[in-house]
Amino acid sequence: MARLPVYLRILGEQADEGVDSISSDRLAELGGVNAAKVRKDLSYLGSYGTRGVGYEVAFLVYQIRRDLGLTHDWPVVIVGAGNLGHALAGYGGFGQRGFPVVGIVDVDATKVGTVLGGVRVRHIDELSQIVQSKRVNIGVVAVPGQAAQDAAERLVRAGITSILNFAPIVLTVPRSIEVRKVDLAVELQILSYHEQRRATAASALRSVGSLGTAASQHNASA
Amino acid sequence: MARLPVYLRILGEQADEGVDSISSDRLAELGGVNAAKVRKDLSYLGSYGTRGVGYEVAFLVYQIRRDLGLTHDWPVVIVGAGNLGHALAGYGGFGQRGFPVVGIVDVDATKVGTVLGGVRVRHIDELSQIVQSKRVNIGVVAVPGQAAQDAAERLVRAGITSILNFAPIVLTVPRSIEVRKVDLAVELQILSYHEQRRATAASALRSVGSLGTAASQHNASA
DNA sequence: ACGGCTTTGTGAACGTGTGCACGAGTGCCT
DNA sequence: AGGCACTCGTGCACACGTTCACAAAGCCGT
Repeated sequence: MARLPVYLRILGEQADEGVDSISSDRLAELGGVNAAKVRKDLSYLGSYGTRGVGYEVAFLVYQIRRDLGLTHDWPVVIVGAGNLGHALAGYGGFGQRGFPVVGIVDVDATKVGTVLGGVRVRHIDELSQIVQSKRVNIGVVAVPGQAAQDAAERLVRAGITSILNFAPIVLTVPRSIEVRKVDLAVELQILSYHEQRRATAASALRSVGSLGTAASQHNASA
Repeated sequence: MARLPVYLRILGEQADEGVDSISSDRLAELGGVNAAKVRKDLSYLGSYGTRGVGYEVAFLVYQIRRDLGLTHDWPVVIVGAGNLGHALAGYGGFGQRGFPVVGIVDVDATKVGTVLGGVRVRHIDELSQIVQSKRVNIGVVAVPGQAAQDAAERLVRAGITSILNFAPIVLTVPRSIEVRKVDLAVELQILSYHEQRRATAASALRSVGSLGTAASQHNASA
């Protein structure tokens, strides 16, 4: 499930605060979801909570990390050293959370050699070699839309099996490759849609002399 | 629906290539979805396709843009001039797609005054003034998790009604505020989960001497 | 003008995920 | 030891989104 990472983060925070037992109710509150959903999600991974008490935080963290495959680091390689690749490499959060950036490549020869976030940019022709030698399974596509399909194919040929795609196109890859897409423009346009609706709803209500709105918090992952 | 922005992008590309009529089948293929879904989505906005022919690209673009509220620009303000804020401001895609960055603020006085993507960083205390004078509705939270809730509250007090949140926490805001969350760590952990499953499935199959996998392409948004 | 081909629009079946409600198990207090 | 308060695990009903399948509708050639 896509909610496990959220639980994991919350549990980590709770552990840092010295909490060693937590109820599904509390976890649901912190995660902004339903308590029953939390219990169902956790029971899915053959979970062990204690009735009348709750879940032992440390144990649950261990279980979720194991299920998510976070017991060891997953090195990632970034294709594209432009604005986005630059930011991703500089953003330390990747390494901290178990996804060290072990390589950055770009087609542009003038970018090769520069150092981003402690990693030297190399030419895209060296991609296979990096992937093989560092045993990388996850690739990040951080290039413009036109170049994204090519980047993805190179990643696949190099032996990558999972791709995180920031380019605003649907990648065509073998079915065995897992792809996740993050499209900032889409997110903004969805917000725009709600603003638009808000505006028209307001003008409609104005004519009746009433007011009021309601909305709930959504996640990207669509 | 969250798929309209995807259709819009595809239609734009098709228009650039001189295509002026498109079928739901073709649109579905390009968008990586089911044809019936496309038709239902489009019919939802009181659409006008022509049976036996398809949809007129230009007209459809206009309709979707109108429905998404993209007939005019939506200025955005970014809170946080760190790595992420830096990248977002420098990433020209925002402005190109109708979301010009009209302000960047940060708590750190040493960052104030630097220029990112043509916009000068100002102090967070000036947030309200920026939002009011530039009539901004959309705010982007690009600060670390600990500072995110405060940033969101400042945005709300300043008069923002939609928030794009990059911090890995669930923001607590009034129900009338629309929030969308983009969490890179979550995306990577989901990929890790699939890699993990792939690894265990492979070792399980190895003992039977068989092989084979299958997976489909998912979006973030979730 | 008519029939065949194409493609839309949509009713109906299906599947998945959500949320409620309650039984079952656990700890604590008397 | 027994009862009580609490919380997990889960069966069930429901709602939503997806997909199929088909009738209605338009174009084109004859």
